Amino acid sequence: MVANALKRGPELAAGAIRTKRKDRADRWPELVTAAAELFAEKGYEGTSLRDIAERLGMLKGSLYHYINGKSDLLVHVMREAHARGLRTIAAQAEGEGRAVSLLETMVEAHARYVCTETVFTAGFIEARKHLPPERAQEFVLEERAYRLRVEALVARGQAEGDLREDLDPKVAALCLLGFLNSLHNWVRPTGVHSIRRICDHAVALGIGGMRCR
Amino acid sequence: MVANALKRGPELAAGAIRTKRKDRADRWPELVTAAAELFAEKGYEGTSLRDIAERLGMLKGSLYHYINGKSDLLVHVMREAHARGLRTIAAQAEGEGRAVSLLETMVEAHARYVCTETVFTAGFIEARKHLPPERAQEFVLEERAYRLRVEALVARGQAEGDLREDLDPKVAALCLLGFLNSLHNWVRPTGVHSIRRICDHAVALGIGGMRCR
DNA sequence: ACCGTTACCAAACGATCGTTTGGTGCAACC
DNA sequence: GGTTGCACCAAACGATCGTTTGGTAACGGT
Repeated sequence: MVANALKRGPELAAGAIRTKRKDRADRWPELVTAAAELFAEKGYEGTSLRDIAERLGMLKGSLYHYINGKSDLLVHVMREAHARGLRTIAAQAEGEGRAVSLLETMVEAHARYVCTETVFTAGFIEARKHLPPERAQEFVLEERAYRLRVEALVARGQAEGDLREDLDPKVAALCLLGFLNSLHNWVRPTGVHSIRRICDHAVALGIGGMRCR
Repeated sequence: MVANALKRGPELAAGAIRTKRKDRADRWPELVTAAAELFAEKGYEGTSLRDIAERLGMLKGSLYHYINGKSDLLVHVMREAHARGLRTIAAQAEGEGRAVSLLETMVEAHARYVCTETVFTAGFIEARKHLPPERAQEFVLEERAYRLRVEALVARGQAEGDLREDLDPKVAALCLLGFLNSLHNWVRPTGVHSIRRICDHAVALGIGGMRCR
């Protein structure tokens, strides 16, 4: 390749305020966030590396300084989502007390996360859908553990006499989690309904139907 | 459109080893179905016209005999989904009786449709997401009307003393519909849980939480 | 038996995709 | 103050995208 060495235009944008050069520690979260936002907005395949790079003020080729390929972004969006959401929510399920009240705490935490971080949640769900099965292995255990925990709480709630015995804990858990993860589709953090009130509804509607009458 | 009044060729069924050349009336539903399936499977942007054509046994360029562009498929998947699902479900909300029992009938019908036609539902939701706003106009009225109908049923259920008064009908309706439309993510028509039982859960969980205690 | 239409093929178009390569300026360090 | 490494640019790569064009074989109506 011919060296285009000396021909650089001396243009640096006149009185530009010179900010410090960003290093990896600054750029990396920006990269993952931009990817999550764009995946949420336009879908994974609908988002080009040029889109992502543009949002960061660089060229698409430069992204390869941080990643090995586009699908790396899927993995890292998933990891960030797990770190931010799933683990902190699951932690709420620790503690003592009746299963149904633990379940309430958990549902409230889950709903709050989904409603406040709608774009990241949407980005996560989009990433989940396009993640090749081999690269999903690192997440399936954790996600299944979370689902099984909800299932177990439902079953314990039934044993403790708080929840209807005629429901299948597994089906109920799938319904509940599917419901919670659907909130991001219409909830807007700046919308007319307060997050607080929406979460109250989520708890009431998500768990109320399981209660004994 | 021209009336295809006096119909069919004289020799339809004779032996028929030789399959007749497919005409527009045969091909068109195949096209829309193939598009819906592939959109459900790989997403809109992840599906190429070559994918769709291949499933029909033709070349991608040939699709332009039926459509003017890729986005036409979004519209027609939506139309078919509305025709199959939304309208027949909404019809269940007619009739008399207490609001809550109408609501039950409606939820059951909605759940049943989503659970039996999972791929078409997924294709519809994918299409909905990528439909440009101008082309969505033809659907927004109908969809809003459906949502408002649910909302009104909830409000009437409250007035009739069957449903909790402390719930916002609008938020409750959005939660309920979001929940129902999320079922396709995990329900498999051939799965271990019968559709019948899943729909029972959907009704119990979807409406039970709204009931007065 | 002809004729026009229909359903599709075959081949190309420019645009854009993800990815690779080699080079460049800035900043920290000895 | 020269060296080294890092963050990023600039340009190209082949592949594939949606779309257009011109042609053709099979069919239905007369």
